[in-house]
Amino acid sequence: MRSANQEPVAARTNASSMILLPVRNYDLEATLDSGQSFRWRPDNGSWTGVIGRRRVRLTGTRDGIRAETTGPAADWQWLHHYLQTGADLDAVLESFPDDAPMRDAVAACRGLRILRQDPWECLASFILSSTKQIIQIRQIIALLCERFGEPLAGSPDEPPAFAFPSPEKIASVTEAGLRACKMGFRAPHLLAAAQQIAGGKFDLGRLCHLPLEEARMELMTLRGVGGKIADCVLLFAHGFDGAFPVDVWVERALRELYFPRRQVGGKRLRHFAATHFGPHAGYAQQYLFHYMRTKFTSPGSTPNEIA
DNA sequence: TACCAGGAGAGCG
DNA sequence: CGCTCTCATGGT
Repeated sequence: MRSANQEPVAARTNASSMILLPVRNYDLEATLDSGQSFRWRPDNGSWTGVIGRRRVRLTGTRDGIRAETTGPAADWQWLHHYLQTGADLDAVLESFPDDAPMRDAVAACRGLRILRQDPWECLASFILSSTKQIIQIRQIIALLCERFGEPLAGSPDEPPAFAFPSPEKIASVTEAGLRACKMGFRAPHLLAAAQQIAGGKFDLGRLCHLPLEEARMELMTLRGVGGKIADCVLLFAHGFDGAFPVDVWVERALRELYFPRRQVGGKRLRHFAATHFGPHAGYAQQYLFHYMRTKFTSPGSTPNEIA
């Protein structure tokens, strides 16, 4: 990826660092705004967000991605890792089943990627996602970070930014404090997960060394974590490309695109999802999700209106 | 006002 | 298994 003629060009001032990531076929908007991360917001043609303890601004350019971050950056491995710039997207797309629904979904958002997020932030975010719209999930997480996350350094003209609060921090907060972030009945779930992780009774880092099914069962022992949320965490944070989260959008996509006007049981649908999409099924899922969401979300429509 | 949101969990037949 | 209900909150 780093042949001599495309070595990234980095620059640095005392206030911030900048780099150009040479990557082809990377749709920044589709990737950052497709419901896998909830911390990015559009900003004058760029995207601003927080990765770990860094403020980050990303801009799509003709040759790749321009990235800026506050403070010095000795290396950018953390950013390559988060954005998965080294992933072979062509090989992933090649592995998809050659049928009309997948071709349409890929054509609708070519360049959509899957990020590699921090496991705790991802788990916490998806515990909070249950029966919420994406815009509301963003609001809850923003409140959570403002109240309990560490403030991040930045120049005075920038709006304040906060790190995602650690499990230890969340574990030290009361349920009422969490409910004040508008997360409702999800508060005790988040609190219990934070306490288990902070107390060393649940090891998130161990999951990536387990087979997919075992890691999934392990996650599902947490209260508030069912199959769908477990799959999201495994796919978006642990690198399990085979994890296939099925939510209302994807279930609708499967029914309408693959089984039009046919009654299909949930069991058969899950079996189909688990066998039809190949080794990178999780990517296929994200393409279907984004395809359905962009196709029917103009403006204000909801999935239940589509039928 | 009524209905629903990238669900999970529990109760029931 | 499949269905139904509840959970909390904000938006349409």
